[in-house]
Amino acid sequence: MIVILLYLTCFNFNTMEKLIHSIRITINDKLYLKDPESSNLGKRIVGESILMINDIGFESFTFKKLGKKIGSNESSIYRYFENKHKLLLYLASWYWGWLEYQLVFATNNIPDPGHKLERAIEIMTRATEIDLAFTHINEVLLNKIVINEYSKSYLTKEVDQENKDGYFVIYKRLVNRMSQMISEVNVNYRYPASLASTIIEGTLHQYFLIDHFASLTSCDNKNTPTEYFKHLAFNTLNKNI
Amino acid sequence: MIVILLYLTCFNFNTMEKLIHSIRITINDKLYLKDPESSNLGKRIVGESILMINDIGFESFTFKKLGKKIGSNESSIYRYFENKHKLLLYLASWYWGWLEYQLVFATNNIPDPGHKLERAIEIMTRATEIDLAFTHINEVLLNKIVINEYSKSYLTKEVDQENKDGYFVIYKRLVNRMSQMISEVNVNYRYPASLASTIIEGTLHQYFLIDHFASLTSCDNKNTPTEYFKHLAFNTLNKNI
DNA sequence: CAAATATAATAGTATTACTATCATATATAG
DNA sequence: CTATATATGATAGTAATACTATTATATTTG
Repeated sequence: MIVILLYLTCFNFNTMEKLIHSIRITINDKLYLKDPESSNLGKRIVGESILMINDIGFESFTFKKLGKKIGSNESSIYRYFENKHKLLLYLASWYWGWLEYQLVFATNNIPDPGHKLERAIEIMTRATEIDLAFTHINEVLLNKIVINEYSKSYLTKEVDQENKDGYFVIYKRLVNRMSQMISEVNVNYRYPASLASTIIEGTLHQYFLIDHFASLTSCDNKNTPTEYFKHLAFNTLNKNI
Repeated sequence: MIVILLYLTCFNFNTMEKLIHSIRITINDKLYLKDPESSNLGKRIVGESILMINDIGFESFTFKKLGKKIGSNESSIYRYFENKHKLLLYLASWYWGWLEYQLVFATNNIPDPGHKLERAIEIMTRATEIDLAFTHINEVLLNKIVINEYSKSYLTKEVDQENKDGYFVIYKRLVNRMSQMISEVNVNYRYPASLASTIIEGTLHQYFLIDHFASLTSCDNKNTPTEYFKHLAFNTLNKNI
């Protein structure tokens, strides 16, 4: 019995590992000049830029500083990314793609729309934890970057052109998935897309407020954004969980 | 009869004019070196910066360009504002102060908490219109700046220090007013501050989406953000309007 | 009219966000 | 095993930005 259990555990572990390591988040290839996943240097650029942007903020972050930190050269980094704006878009796309994967995985087999939406809100609003499947990326810090910097990636004069070029597809797909799930709970609700975008963007904002403007939020360790948004969504949709 | 009516109209117009022109939006004096309201040049700096930021975006906006536009000198603008970041904080404070004034004015004498909150949401979410009381400021364009640039004023590494220095007091007071009105409608609701910040920040976001990511919002000319947020708030609070 | 104050003009600095060129290291193909 | 392609590193250079400093000239005020 013990042997079988151990065997199964071992089997599950290995298959899970293989499955996990075969997952790749696909990002619009216009966002980079050379795929950073294709080399060690590329992975270090991505991995260390997350630490550095988190550390000094996107405004102070430069390719020169990053080069120094990873023992490489400014000019080498420019061979991967045109500029730091595109690197930010790349990081954000990765983050939203990673979240999307979790969303789809977690809600896939839930038949009841109410339960499905509940689970979806939990995934989208929970505190981020490290994912061992991606060793070069610190998801916790990446989440912080998205909270602190994501708006800057679309609050630009170039947003419409970049939107046309598909720089925000993953994010848009994610909001649309949420929107659909909302409609499945209440077909008559007139604002599914707005509620979806409010939850996703609002989650980032509430986490920011917890850290910097505690008086502007009712959320903290006890009252989580998850509870807030679940209450908000289901009361708005006139459905009890 | 006609004479009296005309007289009353005239009287009301004059008193209203006086009242209106005696209103000043008070802004933290650490945000400027010299009060821009105190001179013609100061007003031109504020007025034209609104047009210019709106036109080319905050990133491309510089004091040098502004100087050229208003026929003044870069160095003269630096005598009013330390840098463009503080100018943005000044403009944003002015905007939120202006909105706060309207909020207080419009909700002042409403005894019923439900009606009061409804009116408050209308004020906070409606499309901006020109206010003749402030000739040097284009409120419609300022609203657009707040939509497109406000996040950048607090998504910085200096936010905690600047918050301590009171750079965001007006905004915080506004959110707190909304929060209190929400609590008055339903004392048992556990997330009044979060709902208030969601409505105020969410309004900016929904207007941005209407302009740039129409598929991510359910709002447009017919379904207004006002209707969306009124529905959201009152259903969440389990009160019918 | 003198003195104070506001504004303008000019110059200068460190940093940023690149581009260009050339050198060297490493991988790969024949 | 070598030729060659490819990746990376080093260095230099440019225009623009975000200022600071100084001096000159208007304009206001006492």
